[in-house]
Amino acid sequence: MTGSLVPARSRLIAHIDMNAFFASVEQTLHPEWKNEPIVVCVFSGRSPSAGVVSSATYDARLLGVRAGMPIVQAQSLCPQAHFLPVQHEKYAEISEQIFTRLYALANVVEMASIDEAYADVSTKSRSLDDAAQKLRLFQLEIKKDFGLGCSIGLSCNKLVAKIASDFQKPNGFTLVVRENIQSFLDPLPVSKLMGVGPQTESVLREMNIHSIADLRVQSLSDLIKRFGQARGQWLFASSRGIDESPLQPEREQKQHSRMWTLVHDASSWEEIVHVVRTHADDLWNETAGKGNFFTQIGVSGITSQQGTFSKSKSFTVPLVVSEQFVGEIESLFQLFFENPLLRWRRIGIRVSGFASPPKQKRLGDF
DNA sequence: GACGGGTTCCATG
DNA sequence: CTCAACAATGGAACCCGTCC
Repeated sequence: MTGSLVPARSRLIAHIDMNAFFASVEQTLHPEWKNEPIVVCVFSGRSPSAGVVSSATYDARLLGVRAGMPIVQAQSLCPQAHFLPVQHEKYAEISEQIFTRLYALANVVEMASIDEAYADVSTKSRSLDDAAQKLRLFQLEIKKDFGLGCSIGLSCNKLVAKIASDFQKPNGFTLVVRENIQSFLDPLPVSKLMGVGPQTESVLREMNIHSIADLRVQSLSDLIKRFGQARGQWLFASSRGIDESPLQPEREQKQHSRMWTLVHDASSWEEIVHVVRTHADDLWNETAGKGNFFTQIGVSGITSQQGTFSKSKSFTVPLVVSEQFVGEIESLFQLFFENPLLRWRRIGIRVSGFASPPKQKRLGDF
């Protein structure tokens, strides 16, 4: 019998973070460059070196190369590096192989992104030590079998496990038991909390809040006043290492989009009509074309001045005709050119509100 | 008020 | 004289109109 007086056993949650994932995968694909810096890039196509860095090996990082940095800048910091284009499909395949192995240690696994996963190892380990030992073994096996390093954090919730995996990199293993959570978090900068980005950090800085300890002494009402109900409560709990959020093993995709950089900035519809139709067709084939019908569509764009703009539209019934979809996308894009002075640099298409296929008979049934 | 639609902003990698 | 992705996704604030 389970008595209600017995507290639920606390969870054991691991966060596994692949180190310099894309660049490391490329290194395994090019063994001849084993000890040479590699920078994985998203080339925009505007000019041979236009685009940004997606991932870089640690030796390139030591020279200052960072994700999001213009490729030309990375080239000047680390001219000896190999600059390779991203191969998303390959990384996804390897990611899948690696994280599938977690099921040997965990009953629930959440792939948080292509290079990160959470694993609930509570039920498949006899003790904390047992869990830690199995995870270290996992880390060694990934290195042996894939030639890839990862850092692991182990604690009792996702929030702390994630910060722990980041604590020692690369190839780190950080265990934070319940009693140590507060002393572990307190000295860290607030930016270590997932969800605190540059904007939130600067607002907190104005409030003279730098460390998680600084955040923890704030009252709940002050935080809600400053950040709103949801974020205020979240910041309050996070500063205490409180996070009851469950792992989400099968997150279904809620939207599908595509954004691309125009080879030349555009200020008229005629300049983009062709490429828009191509991408709209592709997006249709990836969604509705495979039976995933949707009721919402949207377009977005970024101007040469980095200004953003978006337009969207909802339908009461899913779109079933690709020509109608493309037509609707086109009319949304027309709105971009009402101001002829704006020059569009990047544009994108989004579909969402996925629904089950409509019950009507197909034309071919008649 | 609740709810839905739409837009923008922020965050992550 | 110059750069800034996306084979991107998701959450939330906020504004506004409608309905009850």
